[in-house]
Amino acid sequence: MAGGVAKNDRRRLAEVSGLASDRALLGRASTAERVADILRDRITEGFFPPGARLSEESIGGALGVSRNTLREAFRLLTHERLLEHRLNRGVFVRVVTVEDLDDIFRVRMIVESAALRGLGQGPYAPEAGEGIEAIDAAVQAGEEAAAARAWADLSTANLRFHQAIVALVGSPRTDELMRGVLAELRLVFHVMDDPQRFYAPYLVRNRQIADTLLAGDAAAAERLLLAYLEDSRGQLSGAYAQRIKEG
Amino acid sequence: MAGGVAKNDRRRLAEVSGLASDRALLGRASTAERVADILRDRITEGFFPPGARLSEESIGGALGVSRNTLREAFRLLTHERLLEHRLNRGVFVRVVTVEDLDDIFRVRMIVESAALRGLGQGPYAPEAGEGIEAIDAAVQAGEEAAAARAWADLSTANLRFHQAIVALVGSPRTDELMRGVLAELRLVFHVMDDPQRFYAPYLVRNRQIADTLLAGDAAAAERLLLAYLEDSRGQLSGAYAQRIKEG
DNA sequence: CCTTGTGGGATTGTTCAACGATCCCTTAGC
DNA sequence: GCTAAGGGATCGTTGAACAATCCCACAAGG
Repeated sequence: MAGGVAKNDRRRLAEVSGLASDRALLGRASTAERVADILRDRITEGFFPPGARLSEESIGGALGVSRNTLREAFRLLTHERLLEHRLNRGVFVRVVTVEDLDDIFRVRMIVESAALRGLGQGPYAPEAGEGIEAIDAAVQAGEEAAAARAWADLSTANLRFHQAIVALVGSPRTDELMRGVLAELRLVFHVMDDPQRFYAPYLVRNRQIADTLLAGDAAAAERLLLAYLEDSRGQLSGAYAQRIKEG
Repeated sequence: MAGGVAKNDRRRLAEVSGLASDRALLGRASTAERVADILRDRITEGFFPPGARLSEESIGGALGVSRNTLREAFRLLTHERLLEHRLNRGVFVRVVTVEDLDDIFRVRMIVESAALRGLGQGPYAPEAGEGIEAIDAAVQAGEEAAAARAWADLSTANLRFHQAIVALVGSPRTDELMRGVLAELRLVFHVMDDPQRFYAPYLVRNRQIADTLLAGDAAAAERLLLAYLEDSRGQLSGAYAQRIKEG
């Protein structure tokens, strides 16, 4: 940091540099949270599959943290619905039920359609052009990933597309709700054999929605999105129910 | 338990007896959760006002639980947004900002209007008549509380009214979202001098909305509700901002 | 064969004491 | 008046300990 600058100048400097995103890596340094970050990554990438039991002793030993600290991390992830805590039995990677899956889509329909309707748009909402730009960028990233057959990138691009839609609302609580719901959805995909299959057909529909938004017809985009979600829910729910029944 | 009944019979017996609600009192007995229940009551009743610091040592000593257990309870309440955790500084009863208040109403508008629009109604949704009946009952309870000048009852009746509206969706996640948001709203009222003032004028509008629903015109009810929320937001937000500025 | 007890072994639930790390406030210095 | 160093309080994390609970296997009884 520069030596003799005044307080206000220094603060402005930090803002301009766009370091706000990096602060998360510094200030938020609690060990339990860092452990939770690690475990969250492992879960969402499928290393710990749904239903797997996370033993306090083995995980704690492997990560070199005490049981108390590990339990705090478990508690964090339990509240994110990624882990499930059964009393006196330990924590398990959550197994999403078919009812949960339906509920997830119900929430998505409510939130995403509200976002396109521009309901309750708040002061944090991005400029209209800026927000739609982010949506378009997510679609484009998906198209590039599909062309390169980078399926993992395609799935993250798809999630980002829907997150960008919700971001139109400019509501921290809504953003967090959506983040949690999409994280749950990842658990579902880890149970399926062939997750990519579910993303690819919807890429063209993402494009259509983004173009409709760019054209300024939000009402039409909302209708397309709701149809999209209903189709997606039906297909995913059916396949998931069958997959659950099998094993 | 009965001696020689077969497994299936016993299960049916338990279901019929309606003991499912009591199980919560038995199974969910973790010390941390019980501590959290106690603290949650104290916070929502205003014993711990917003901004108050909850020392690990003093609270833990008073309740006779160890610091580790207490910290788990703190984390539970932090996730409910009732407490705020600042690293190395302890936990504080959350002070809702004016921006938070606006965001809370933004979420409410999205969720409550979606509920009346019947969007994404799921399998847990109550029968149409049953759900509206609960809404009507909440309004009625509010009217009786107002007549008896039981202001505390009036406020809970009002919250129950909105919760009943959201319950129309039949979505566990949406219900939980609403519960959290309304709990946050309670924190706001504890900062105000005269909370009742904000509920009373809206009682007649609750009645109007319930009657419109009973008449079967959900679209009109949605418009009324959105206007209600917008008015409520404006009034509450203004008064709260001033109250915060004062002290 | 099915159900009902009864152990043992493993894991979690909870508490405690201790030490290092961090923050806030005060004091000293320029 | 502002910056820098020090002290005290509190939090963060650990390791160990013991009780409570669950799971599994095995034996006893109908």
